[in-house]
Amino acid sequence: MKIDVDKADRVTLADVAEAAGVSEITVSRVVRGMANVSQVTVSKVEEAIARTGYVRNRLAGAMAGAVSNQIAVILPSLSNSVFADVLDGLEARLQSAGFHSVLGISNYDSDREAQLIESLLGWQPAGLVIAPTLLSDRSLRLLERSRLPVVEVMDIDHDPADMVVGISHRQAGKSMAYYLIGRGYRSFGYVGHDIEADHRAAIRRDGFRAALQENGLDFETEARADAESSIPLGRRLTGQILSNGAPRLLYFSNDDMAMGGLFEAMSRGLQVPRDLALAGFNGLQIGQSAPVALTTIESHRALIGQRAAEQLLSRFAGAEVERRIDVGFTLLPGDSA
Amino acid sequence: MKIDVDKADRVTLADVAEAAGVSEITVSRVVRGMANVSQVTVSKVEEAIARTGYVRNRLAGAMAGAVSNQIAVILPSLSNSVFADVLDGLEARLQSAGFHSVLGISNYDSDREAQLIESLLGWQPAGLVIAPTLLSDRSLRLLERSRLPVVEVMDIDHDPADMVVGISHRQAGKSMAYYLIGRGYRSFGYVGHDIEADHRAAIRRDGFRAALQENGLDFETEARADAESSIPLGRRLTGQILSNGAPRLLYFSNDDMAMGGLFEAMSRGLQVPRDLALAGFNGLQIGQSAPVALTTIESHRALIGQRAAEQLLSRFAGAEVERRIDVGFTLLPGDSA
DNA sequence: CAGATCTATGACAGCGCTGTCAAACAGGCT
DNA sequence: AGCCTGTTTGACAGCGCTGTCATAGATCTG
Repeated sequence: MKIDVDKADRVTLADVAEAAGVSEITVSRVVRGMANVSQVTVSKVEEAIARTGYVRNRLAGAMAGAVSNQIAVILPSLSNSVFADVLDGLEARLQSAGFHSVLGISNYDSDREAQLIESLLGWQPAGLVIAPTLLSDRSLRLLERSRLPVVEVMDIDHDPADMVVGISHRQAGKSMAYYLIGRGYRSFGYVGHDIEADHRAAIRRDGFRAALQENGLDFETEARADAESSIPLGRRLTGQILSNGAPRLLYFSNDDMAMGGLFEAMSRGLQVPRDLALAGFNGLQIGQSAPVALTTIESHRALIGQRAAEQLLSRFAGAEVERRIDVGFTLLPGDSA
Repeated sequence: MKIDVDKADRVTLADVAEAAGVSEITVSRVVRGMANVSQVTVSKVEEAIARTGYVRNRLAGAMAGAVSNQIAVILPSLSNSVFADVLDGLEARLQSAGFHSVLGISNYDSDREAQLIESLLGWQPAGLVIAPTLLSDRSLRLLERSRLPVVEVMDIDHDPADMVVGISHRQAGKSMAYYLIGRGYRSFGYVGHDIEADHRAAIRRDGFRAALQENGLDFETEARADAESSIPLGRRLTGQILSNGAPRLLYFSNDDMAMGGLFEAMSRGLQVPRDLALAGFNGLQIGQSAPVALTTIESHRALIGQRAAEQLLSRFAGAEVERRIDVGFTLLPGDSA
């Protein structure tokens, strides 16, 4: 028996239909697992699919009116493990529901972000998840007009265009400050990375500072650099501060930076927290496994991804959903402060 | 002047064409930035696009024959920063060339991997990048029939279906062993994570061991667990080994594990490398910034991603490309061994 | 057993775009 | 003027699929 696979090489529904002796639409129904096809026909078609090596063309499917199963995802960076975690959680839920993510990385650049939105929208995705850097007006208009379910993730300190899943970074900053003040600390310094680009870090810092000021305190020193957060940067800036007589406690823009601080302290033979206390943010594994466990705040990142996925999925299912989801954070006391 | 945006809400080429008083195909040419359109017409069309809020539908475009600008990417995991780094490098190159990646995460499961391949192929991507767990025969046949440029990434210790970019993990293992033997070490132990799932870690271990055996040596102890690599796991297993009289040097399946080892040693007040020497693999930032810099091998991961992207891009450009690209690795001497 | 109700299948149009080919026109040259 | 070349524009078909509506049997009901 000759199988027609050669001539144009691309096997279409029509080819399978012919091979199975049924109509295209019937094959389409089988492929999509629809109920109203007889068992006999299903087997015939499945056999024909196997025989011809048919691969579903989702492009055509999506065009013909069925919705796409693609979700556009826009993140500022992947080298920061925080976003990789969010993506991981997101993917896990999406995949199990049969969706794929189409990825865009904005590099904390809001023009890039706008471009990505437009470009990804062109694929007619079913939904969009974004960890926004700064949503331009143009982007917002595009999103609105697209009528797409949109989930902003990470911080819920602003009004979302549609839905938002994350935590309040302002509260996270304040909580840490309250905790530390409660522990008796009165002398604080701040060590941060590029806070212009990473506005969530800025919000944490503002929250922390607000809590200090409520208690008549303030940062005594700050060390900042216009670079992405990293362990070496944390180390370098901590070194700078230590050279000029350090405050009692250093609050870091995140755990990467704080690990740098911890390493610098250890290298100088300082006892943490006796000689210098440290606090970070994120609850990265590394900080919790360190010889001196980092005092920090766990920001349930994978959970944020999962909940974002779930928001989309229930929206697709036609359910009414909450616009703002606070997944909450957990203060990890650690031993560094 | 009334603008037709309301009725079906979705603005199409036809709408723009009408608004600009030209034909659809002319608008299409402007949108795609083709040369053969007069300057006057271009401005008219651009104005109409702005006015109507047109967003290009790439689905339809890809269907109508122009190729897709999507690249399917399949990785085993994202919680492992190694793959996030590869993806980061890949995305950077792809984005600047106007491509997007569609992501699939296989979780080191080869059935899942096969499913993902088929499913992503359905989007008619222009190319595929995969860090394979185990390419099934069915997957290989699918890939072959699709005639898609395929880049396997990470290890080049096998014959690729099409192209491969990475390093020889066997050589990486051997190189580290040679280096350590050269430094005078003669007593070795191995600490590893789930080596069944992560075959690249297994190859490194085999390479390391082969080099030991060439010198009449072997691992004196091994500690392994069937879990993903992590700092806590490295810590736990190192703890186990140390309780039973440790060898002089521990070779870890990767830097995460090795950092766990380093932390455990520090917690026990051991001097590294005097009391215990450690070596890892990957060259993660964390290891290099630690108080005792980790002796390890830098596996240029972002570069692997970039080169993979470049392979695809030159293939698209019709160029003849090498099937196997070895990006090489760099031994980082560190202070831990 | 006529009529009502399901179930299984198919015909047809069209999603929004681009490749192909053809036409209209401007200018250059003899 | 007549022919040629190059530029700019458009008509048309069709990519592969699915939504809609129609139809042919099969099954049920009183």
